[in-house]
Amino acid sequence: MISRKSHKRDRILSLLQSVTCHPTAEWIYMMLKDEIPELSLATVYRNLEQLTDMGIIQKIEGEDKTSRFDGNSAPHFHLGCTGCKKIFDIPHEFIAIPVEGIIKDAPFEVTDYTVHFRGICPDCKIKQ
Amino acid sequence: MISRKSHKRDRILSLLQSVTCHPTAEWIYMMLKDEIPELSLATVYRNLEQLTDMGIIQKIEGEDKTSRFDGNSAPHFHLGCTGCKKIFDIPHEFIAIPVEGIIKDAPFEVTDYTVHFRGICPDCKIKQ
DNA sequence: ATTCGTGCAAATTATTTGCACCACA
DNA sequence: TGTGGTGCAAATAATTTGCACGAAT
Repeated sequence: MISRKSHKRDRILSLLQSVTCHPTAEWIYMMLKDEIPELSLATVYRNLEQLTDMGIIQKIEGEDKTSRFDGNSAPHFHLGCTGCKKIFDIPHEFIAIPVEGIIKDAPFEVTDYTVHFRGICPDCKIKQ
Repeated sequence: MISRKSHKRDRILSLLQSVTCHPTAEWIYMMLKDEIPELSLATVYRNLEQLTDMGIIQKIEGEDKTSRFDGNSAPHFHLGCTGCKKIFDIPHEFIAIPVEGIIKDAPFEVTDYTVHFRGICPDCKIKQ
């Protein structure tokens, strides 16, 4: 249960934290395959799950059925582009209201939230 | 492309609209199997996809990897309970701010959004 | 020494699809 | 009559898991 140090897990995490996109397990596997030829896809999945459970990274649902991962574990907003299918972070300057204020006096307890917008990203907008 | 009348689709839709929970395709299939013995799971999937494309229902991602469907197509908030794993609608009276106002002056276009809170529902809160 | 981390391949599981046939417009 | 709608079974595809072994504490 308590995780030991593992070079592969470290590399998976640092790769994920160094990119601004929201990669799939497959993508991470491909990226690291070069540097770590013995790496297996199952290990990538196992480590991503572990890191998610530890709350260090975040698993997000995209436009298709493949899971994507986010190196930033703090709640923040995503834009899923229906054009290119990529997922983008929504920069703070476009957010007018803190989401914390959305729910008030509720009989349930909110521990976490995900706000997922769907739309067209700037690049795809230009192409149209 | 233009959909004909289909008794099965009608029943799937009306079942979905008559419940407050957010069923899986499998659940809908089981519920209707009695009334319509020749019904097949593939048909349920096909119709749910069609209804989603038509914007009549909504496909939502739950706590696990199975899709759930919502007879209410208007954007609204969900609470995924980490205790019982059910998904609840969040009633309007607990919502302080319209989400439309969250994003301002953005270079992207938002057509739709999903707000998914995670937490503990009233029932599970009592049991604790 | 133990228990975790890993590779590999096989297993799972939700969902999709090809095909033949039936039904609505 | 022509194009959806449907059942069935087989195909997909992402993810998980059993097993045996190497590695970290």
